[in-house]
Amino acid sequence: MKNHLVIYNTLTRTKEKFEPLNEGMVGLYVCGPTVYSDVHLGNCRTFISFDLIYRYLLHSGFKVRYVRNITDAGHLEGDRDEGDDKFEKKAKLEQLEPMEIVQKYTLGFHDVMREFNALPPSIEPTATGHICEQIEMVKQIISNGYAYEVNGTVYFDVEKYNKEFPYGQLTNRQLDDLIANTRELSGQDEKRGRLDFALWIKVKPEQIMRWPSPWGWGFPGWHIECSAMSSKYLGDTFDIHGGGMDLQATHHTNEIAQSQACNHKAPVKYWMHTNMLTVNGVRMSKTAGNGFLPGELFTGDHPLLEKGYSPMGVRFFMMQTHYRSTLDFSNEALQASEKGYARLMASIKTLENLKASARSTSDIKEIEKNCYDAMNDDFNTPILIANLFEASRIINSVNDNKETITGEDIISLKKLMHEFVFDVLGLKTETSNTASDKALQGVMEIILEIRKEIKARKDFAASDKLRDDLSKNNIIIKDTKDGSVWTIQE
RNA sequence: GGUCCUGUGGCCGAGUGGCUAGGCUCAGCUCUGCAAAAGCUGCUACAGCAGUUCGAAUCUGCUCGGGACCUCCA
Repeated sequence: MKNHLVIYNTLTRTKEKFEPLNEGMVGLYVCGPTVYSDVHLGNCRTFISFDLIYRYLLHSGFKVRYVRNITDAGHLEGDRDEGDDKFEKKAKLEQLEPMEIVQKYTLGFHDVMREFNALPPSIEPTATGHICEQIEMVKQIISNGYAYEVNGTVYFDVEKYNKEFPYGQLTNRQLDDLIANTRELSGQDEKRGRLDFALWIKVKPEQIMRWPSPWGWGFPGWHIECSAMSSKYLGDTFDIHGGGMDLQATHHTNEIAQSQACNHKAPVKYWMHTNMLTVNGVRMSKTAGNGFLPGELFTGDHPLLEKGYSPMGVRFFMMQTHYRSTLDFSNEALQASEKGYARLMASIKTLENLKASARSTSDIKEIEKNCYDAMNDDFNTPILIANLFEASRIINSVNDNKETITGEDIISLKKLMHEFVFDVLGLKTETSNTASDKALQGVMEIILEIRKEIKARKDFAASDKLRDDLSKNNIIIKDTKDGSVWTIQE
């Protein structure tokens, strides 16, 4: 059940049987956010997808070291290897120190991840905390002959590298095609080749974020951090490297080149890429300006949003689409999955009080097998969820005395639902045990008892008024055969 | 322009050769004082054209549409 995991590997463009380099252990690296602004929902999708993958690997019994970096230096705007540093620019804008920008948006990112119930990674290294490692790596690449220095900036020599290794491997492209489609070098350009990229960049005089290096004061290029940190914590070759699809062509391609040039080893066995989140068919991105922030999503305070959506509803919405498919955002779709999610969670509650019978009319083992088959097939959460809804249907039918189930199967079902819904999909119920909640519970019991008496007298006008009044305060009463129940409407 | 992906019912979204995806919506029924919930039933789709095959949403070709990357972006 646990040993048939198949993963789609971008490198080979096929689904491959997952066999970790070290039995029972998995090294997982995911490119984290660049913390110069708030994360938008599209960013979140990637991290939520890998949270699911992390969770399922853990559930499958692997010991996982999950490294997700924080990029807090080295990202430039505009033209490649030129332009302003994003952190410095934002710092000027907000009248803060660059590291204040880093701190502010790192904390914001963590808050959002917590809202989405994403597990923290095992290690969350920062680029600025690993300048030495990056410098060492650049030195090694130079001494291996794949990089050159010009006026305090170090460039990676792509054409030379490509003579020995397939540079465009990850996107299935030939170097000639890549060169043909890249802008020409400008007259002042220091680079030898059009595709050459910076490993280390000389600072401008006004720049605050700077570090000493053998090539003078500067800062690392934006690809080298991931290579340096992944090899430091996971080794020169590790199991899974993930990130958004938009990183595939440039960032990840260059990561492979850097690591290969430095260590003479392919850095990653399985490359995994999550697809983009779109809004009305167009990719959500910072530059397109069609994104909204998680906070806006939760409150509904954005022109694109009809209402607020709970973090768990959004997480469930994302889980209903496979991670390699584009996910198109719309209010309608989000509201649809919100309802489905509520129904699924309601059935889990119902499961707690299910009555056992001598025999089962449904095959719980079969559902369990289907759930594992779905997840083992490249983390197919839509199919998993379809099966969970089947389980949910069974629970409700048993509750309605239309089907029966044995005590043993109830236990299996509870285990199944808990493990897949809470542990793997990472959903959670918003239950709390504060004093006021307990008091509310007590009060509601009293109210329901009073209403029961009113109903017994057939004073339906009074009982309906009570129900309506409670409803105005977001407390929903449902009269079932076995008495009344109440829920708080979110 | 180059490289690649994609087009599924009212909406979202799985599925890569034959077997019910699933969710939401809508309609009817059961239950019910009413409402809600829950269950059952129905709406049974694969852009178009041609081909391969006993059989195609699934493979091949063409046509049309949508998107991504090639410049920073998860």
